[in-house]
This record gives sequence, structure tokens and C-alpha cells, in this order.
Amino acid sequence: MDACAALGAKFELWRTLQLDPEGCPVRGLLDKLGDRWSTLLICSLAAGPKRFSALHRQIPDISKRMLTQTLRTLEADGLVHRDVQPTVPPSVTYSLTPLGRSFAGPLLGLVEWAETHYPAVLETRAETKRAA
Amino acid sequence: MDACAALGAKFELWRTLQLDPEGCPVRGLLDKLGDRWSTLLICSLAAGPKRFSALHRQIPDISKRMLTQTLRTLEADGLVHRDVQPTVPPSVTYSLTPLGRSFAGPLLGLVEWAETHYPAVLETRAETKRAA
DNA sequence: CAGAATCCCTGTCGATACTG
DNA sequence: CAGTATCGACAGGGATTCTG
Repeated sequence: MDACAALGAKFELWRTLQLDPEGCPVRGLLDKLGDRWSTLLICSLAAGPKRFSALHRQIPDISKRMLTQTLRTLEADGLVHRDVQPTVPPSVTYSLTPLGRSFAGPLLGLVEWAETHYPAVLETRAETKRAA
Repeated sequence: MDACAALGAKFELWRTLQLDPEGCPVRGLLDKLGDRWSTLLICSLAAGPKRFSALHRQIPDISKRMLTQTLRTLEADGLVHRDVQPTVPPSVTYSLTPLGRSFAGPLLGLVEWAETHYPAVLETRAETKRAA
């Protein structure tokens, strides 16, 4: 059975379970990880633990608000560990948990697919635009 | 080099390229595929071609509006093929393109990770909630 | 330094009604 | 059947300001 058939089979199974978010991992997890910043932060932290301001410098176009919020969500989901040193000024270091690191494999697969096929997608988009 | 280090290395590379969406596949593609419906539709179509109303029945809580819109985006990106039969009443069949099918592999990896680790995530979420 | 709090705008999305 | 059109609600997210 190829990946395509396997995916279809899984979908059929979820469907019989009403596709509710609690029971469907795709909806429960990918909804969260699918936002603009989560995956990017995981990629950044995959290179090693980083402090809040270091993360902010690496991804300049995220606001402090969204950086905080996204990190907290990832922490609540158990993918990221937040280490607070009670010094003055405070120093907070973020790192991937074992669970977060275990996510690197599947994510890398996705990223490699994206790198490989992104040119083709851009080409298709351009054609669609010309046709319109 | 494990997946985690590989991911970190890729991030470092993108960062030197300004992380702009045009040059960064993660931002250019996962932003689109990361919404609530795209991956679900790809899963459904992975089982085989389906007509518009069949897709709608399989995913009851998507509106016709979003179903149309999401399918059109996937078509514009070259992942989905739209086949219109000019009959009365019209019959439109959607299917995965070869590019779309090639996406099934990485997506399956993600789905399997989600299935495996979703219980742990739910547990962590529950703990966080209790602590709050 | 690492946020918390507030304001406000924008796009996203659902509901509904209509059409070829 | 397979959409399109329009409206309105709501939340995502940016900018700014304040704090321990």
C-alpha cells in the first residue's frame, strides 16, 4: 500500500468517528502547528536552545506578542520547554522537549518536500495567474 | 546528522536569505497547507477522486464557500485537478495530481506522528490547565 | 530582559440566499 | 449539482505602552 492509499484509509477511519477534533489527530494537532509561526519556531529551536530575544532576532517579523503566545502554546502542548532563571534582569531559555525533537523527523520530511517541489508550485501559480 | 540538526541547519540557511516567503518554502507552502481544511481535503482525495458534493458529505462542517475556495487554492498550487463535465446538471470531479500524490508521503509521516503522540499532547494540555 | 496589557484593524470564515 | 454573492461576526495578530 503506498502512502496515498494509506492516507485515504486513515481518512475513512476518522470519518466514521465523526472527524471531531478530540478524536482526530490531524484536526487536533495540525490546526495548532499549522499557523504561521509554530513550525518556524520549532525549526529555529531545532538548532539548539535559545533565549527569547535571540528567537526574536532570528525571526524579525514576528511581534513580541505573537512570539510569547506561540511559545506558550507550544509549551502547553509539551513540544517546548521554558526555563526561567530568576535573575535580574530575567533570562528565559526555550528548548525543544524530547517530544518536540521527535517532531523534527516528520517536519523535516515536509520541509524537504517543500524545497523540492516549491519551484513547480510557483510555476503553476504563475500559469494560473496568466490564465486569469 | 539527525533530523533535528538537519532542521536547524536548514533554518540557519533560510535566515541568511531573509526568510522572505518567496525564498522560504516553509513560509510559502506551509502557510497555505496549514489551514484547517487543505490537509483534510488532500487526505480525502488520497482515497480517490471525488465529486464536489461527495467531498462536502465527507467533511460535513465545512461550508460550501470554504470548500470551493480551498479546492481552488489547491488547484492553483497544482496539487489538485478539477475536471468539469459540461453536462446538465454539471458534474465536477476533483482528484490529486501527481504533485499532490507526491505530497502524500510527507503528510503521512506527519499524520502518523500526530496519531502516535496526540495522547501525550492531550495529557500535557490537561496538566497545564490544572496548573492554571 | 522578557513579557503583560491595551487598542484596533484586517482578513477569515460561516450563514444565508440566489443562479446556470 | 456546483457553485457565486453578500453580509456580518469574530478572532488573529500588529503597534504601542507599561512593568518587575
